[in-house]
Amino acid sequence: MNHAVIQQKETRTNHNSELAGIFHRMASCYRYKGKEERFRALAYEGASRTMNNLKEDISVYATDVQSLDKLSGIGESIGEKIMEFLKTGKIKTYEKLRKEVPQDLLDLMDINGFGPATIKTLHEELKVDNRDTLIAAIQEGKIEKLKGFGPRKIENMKRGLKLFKESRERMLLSEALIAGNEILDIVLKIPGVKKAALAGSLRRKKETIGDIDIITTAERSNWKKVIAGFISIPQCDKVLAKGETKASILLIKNHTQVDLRLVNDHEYGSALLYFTGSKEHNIQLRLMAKEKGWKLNEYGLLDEKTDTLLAGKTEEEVYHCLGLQFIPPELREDRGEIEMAMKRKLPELIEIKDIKGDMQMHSTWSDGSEEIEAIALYIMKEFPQYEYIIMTDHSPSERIAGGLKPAEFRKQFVEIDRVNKKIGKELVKKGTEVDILADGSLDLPDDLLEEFDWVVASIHTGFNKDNTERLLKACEHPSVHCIGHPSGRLIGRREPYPVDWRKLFEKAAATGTAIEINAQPERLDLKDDLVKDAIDKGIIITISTDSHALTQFHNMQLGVDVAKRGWCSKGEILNTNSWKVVKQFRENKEKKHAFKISILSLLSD
DNA sequence: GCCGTTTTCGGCCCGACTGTTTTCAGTCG
Repeated sequence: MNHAVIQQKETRTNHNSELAGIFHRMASCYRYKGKEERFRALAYEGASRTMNNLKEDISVYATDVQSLDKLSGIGESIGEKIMEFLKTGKIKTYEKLRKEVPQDLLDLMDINGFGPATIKTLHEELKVDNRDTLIAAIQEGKIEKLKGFGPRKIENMKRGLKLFKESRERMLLSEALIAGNEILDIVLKIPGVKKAALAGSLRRKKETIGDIDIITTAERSNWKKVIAGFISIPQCDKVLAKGETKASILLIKNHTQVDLRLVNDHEYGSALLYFTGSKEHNIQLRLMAKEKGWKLNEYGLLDEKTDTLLAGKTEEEVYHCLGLQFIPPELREDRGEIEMAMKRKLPELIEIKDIKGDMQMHSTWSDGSEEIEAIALYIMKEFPQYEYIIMTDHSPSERIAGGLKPAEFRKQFVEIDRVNKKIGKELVKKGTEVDILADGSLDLPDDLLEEFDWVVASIHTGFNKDNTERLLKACEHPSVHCIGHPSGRLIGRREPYPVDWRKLFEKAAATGTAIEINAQPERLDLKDDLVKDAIDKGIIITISTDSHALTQFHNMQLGVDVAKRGWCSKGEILNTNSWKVVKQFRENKEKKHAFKISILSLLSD
C-alpha cells in the first residue's frame, strides 16, 4: 500500500514537466511542418512554458476546460488536450504528429545552424532521418548537390555537429563570471571603446551560462576598428560572425562563445536591456510598448508612427517611460516581476554589503584545509564587516571528511575560545554540520547538540530516493537550526534528490527552521525559484559559503546572487543580522515557536 | 492555437548576419 501511495505521488508531480515536454515537441513538429504552422508552434511553445512555470500540479486546475482557459497561453484546444492527457495518459494529436515527423529529426533542430527548413530539405531530398544518416550524407558528398547548400553552409553544419556536445555543456556561473570579466577587461582596452558591460544570462546571474554577451559603445567612426580589434584578440579561436554592429567569436578555452554588440551612446540603455533578457521578459516589455502605440528594440523606446525616440540612454529611463519601477537584472525572468513593478511593489533586493556573517565552514578539524586561527585572521582582513563566522565541522558518520566525535567537538570548543581570546573578539562561533541519517535521526547526541551555537543538518547519503521524510524529521529536532544544501544537487553532475518541497517548507515554517542557500559554485542549493517559494511561505534563509579553503569565502557573492534571483530582501536573510538576532532565532526554535519575520525586523537595527 | 481599453478576426517581438543568390530565406538571440 505504501508503495502505491508513493507511485501515485510521483506520477502527480510529473504531470507538468511531462506535458511541458510534449508541448515543446509538438511545437517543434509544427515548426518542421512549415511557415503556415509557425504561429501554432509559437502557441505550443507558450503552453510548454506555462506548464514549466506552474507552481501547483496541472491536475489542480484541470477540473474542466474553462478553468484551464484562465491560464495564460492555454485556450480551449490545448485545454482539451490537457484533459485528454490526464484522463488517458496520451494526446491523440501528438501521437499523430509523431508519425508524420521523424522524431530523431527534432533533436537535430537543436544543433547550431540546423533550423526546420534545413532539416526538412535534408529529410525530403536525402532521406536523412537521424544524426547517423546526416553524417553519412555529409561524408558521401550528397549534400553539396542540393540547391541552397554551398560550401560555407556545409562547413558551418559540420562545425555545428562537432561542437554540439561540448557547446551544450553550460558553464557554471562562477566560471562564466571569471571568463566574462577577463574578456570584458580586454574589450575595454580596445582603442575606440567608450563603454562596455556584460549582458545576457551572465548579468542576470543564472546558475549556468551558455555564452557571454558584451554590449559596447563607441563613436560611429570607430566601429570598424572596434569590431576588428575584438575579432583579433589573442583568446579568440574562431570568428563565427562579424558585421557592422556585432561579432561573435569562440574562445580558445572551452570553446566559449562571446557575442559583442556595438551601439551608440544614446542607445546604451535600451541595448543593455535588450541583450540582458530574458527573452520572455523582453517579449512582455515589447507587448506593453505596443499597447501604448510604441515599439521597443535595441535602439530605444520609439513612437511606432513617428519614430520619435522616447527613451534609450539608460535602462532606468526605459522602465520609467513604460510606467514601471526599475527591475534588477536578477528578476528579469517573466516570473511576475513586471506586474509587481507596475504596482511598484518589487522587493528591495539583498546586497553583499548586508551580510554580517558566514553560517557554514570547515577547518582542519574535519575536511577543511585551514586552521581555525588562520581562518579567523583571514576573515578579519578580507571581511572586516563580518561580526561572526560559524565553524561547522562534520559529525562522526562523515568518515571520509574526518567527522568529529563528541569528545573532539568539546576539544574544538576550547580551541575556538582560545582563538577568540587571541584576536580579542567573539568572532568564531561553535557549530556543526550534523549528518541526517537514513531514518532522519542525527548522528550526534542531543546533549552535545544543545551546546552548539548553531546546528546545520544535512544529507550526505541516499541521493537517489525521496528524502522528504528525513528532512521533515530533522526540522522537528529542537536543536536543528538550519537545513544545509537542501536538495543535494551538484550542478551538471548530480541531480537533486526528490523532495516534496511544499511539505518541507510548511514544516520548516511551523518549526522555525531556517533553510540554507549554499554558495559553493557547484551547489547553489537551495536554487533560486525554490528560494522564492520558501520566502513566500515565511521561511528564513541563511547564506553560507560552506568554505573548505580561504579563497572560498569569496563565494558569498554567488549565494547573494541566488538570493536575489529568489526575490530576497535583507529581511528574509538571517545572516544580515547581528549575532543577537541569530541567537534570538535559535532560542525561538528551541521553544518550538515559529519565528516571525516581524520580530526579526524589530530586533535588527 | 491564443488573445482582446484598437480587435471575436487578424494579428502574433524584431533586427542582424550569413550564405547563396542577384533580392531574400534561414537562423539566431
